[in-house]
Amino acid sequence: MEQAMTDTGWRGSQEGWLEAAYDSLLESGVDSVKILPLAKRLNLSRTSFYWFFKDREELLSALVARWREKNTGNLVKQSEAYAESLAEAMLNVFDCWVNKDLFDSQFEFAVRSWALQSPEILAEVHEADQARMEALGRMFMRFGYDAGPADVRARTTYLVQIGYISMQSKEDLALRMKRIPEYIAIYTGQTPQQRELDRFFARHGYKPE
Amino acid sequence: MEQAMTDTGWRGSQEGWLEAAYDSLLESGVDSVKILPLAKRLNLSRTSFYWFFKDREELLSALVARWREKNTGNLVKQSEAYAESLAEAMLNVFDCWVNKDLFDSQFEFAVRSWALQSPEILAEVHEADQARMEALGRMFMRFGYDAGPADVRARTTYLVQIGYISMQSKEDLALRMKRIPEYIAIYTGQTPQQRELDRFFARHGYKPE
DNA sequence: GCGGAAATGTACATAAGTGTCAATAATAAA
DNA sequence: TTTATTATTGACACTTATGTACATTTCCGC
Repeated sequence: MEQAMTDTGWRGSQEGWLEAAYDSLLESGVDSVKILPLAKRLNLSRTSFYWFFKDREELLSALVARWREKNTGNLVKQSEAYAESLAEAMLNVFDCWVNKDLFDSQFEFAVRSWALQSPEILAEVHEADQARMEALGRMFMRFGYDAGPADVRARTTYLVQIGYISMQSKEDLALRMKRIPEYIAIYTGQTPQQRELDRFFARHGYKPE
Repeated sequence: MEQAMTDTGWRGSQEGWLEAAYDSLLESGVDSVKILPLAKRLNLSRTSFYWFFKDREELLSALVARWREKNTGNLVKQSEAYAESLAEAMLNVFDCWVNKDLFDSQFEFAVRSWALQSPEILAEVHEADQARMEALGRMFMRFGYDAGPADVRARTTYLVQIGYISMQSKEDLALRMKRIPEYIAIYTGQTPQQRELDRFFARHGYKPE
């Protein structure tokens, strides 16, 4: 019978090991995702791991699957959301950059770094980049850009964010929000309406001075 | 006595180990920079390493020093180079993105990934980002931008490139060159003169169709 | 050719990781 | 309470890495 066994009473679980692996990946990269250290962190015997996963490889695959399912999907969805102007459409995309539920930047960076040492992961990352930039390109075209310029603007939009992630900087929301109108102006070539900005700020719980 | 001992006749050397470490770092990240594998690659006994370096740490430090000295210096220099227009100035900066002697993208990415697992390296990377973006900001201000917009445009310019590096894509020169006029337009808000582009293409041995 | 510095190699001690197996404990279901 | 399933563990065998001590080779100047 199919049952919702969320709390089994057992100490470990597939989810538990995966979560620990995720934490370790984000903190220190793939090479730190080792069974022995994870076991210590979980206060479990190392060998207990093998009950839930065939081996380390399987754990890593689960990790990529998690990334694949989260980051790309939301970005594509946001780029397709309803908007009256290009500036508003761009602000929908910007939701991803300020909301962790929509896009996990640290996860993103960790996976991209992982790609350095694994051709399989590199291929995954390339696929993701492709899909995301194409979605952004379609957004620009929806608002009248030709394929060429739309592509370059999509790249700019996307690459700035990937670059920002790659800086691993921990700036506060206020500072980042202050730059947003400028970014919108550069990317779209048009100034955003005040009410569009207000709507954006409001849904992220930010009150400009 | 100080002597120029480039070729000692010995098989190994400080430079040799460093070069192997560099190759390994670029191919597979810091964690692959291990003495045993490097020794195999160099066909040398593992322990011979300890003649040239105190330990692995010292080798890694040498690697960072190399990065620090190369990438930031040239970027700052290019951003300060003489130019009649902002577009021309930007093309000077673009020299870095197409010329490996001026900026080593793979090295850059490898070091940034390394920063994920080392606070010291992270600090180095942050310093570099700061210095580079400030230099670009000064460039925009030289051509009339106010501090605020200059900063955002400097960030855009820089972050797109860091993002591009992070994509690890291997596109050919022709494709990248084709996008350049568009990028210049977005970053600077002005269309580059044909002669400026021609000069740029020429110095990189590229003939547009 | 000889002695010493420069470079290399062999042997040893240690640490951290992997995965298998058989024994055992904890829980849910009967 | 018994039983089957699910989870946990320690012991074992193996691999890859680190760094030290000491012996050995190689080259260069004298």
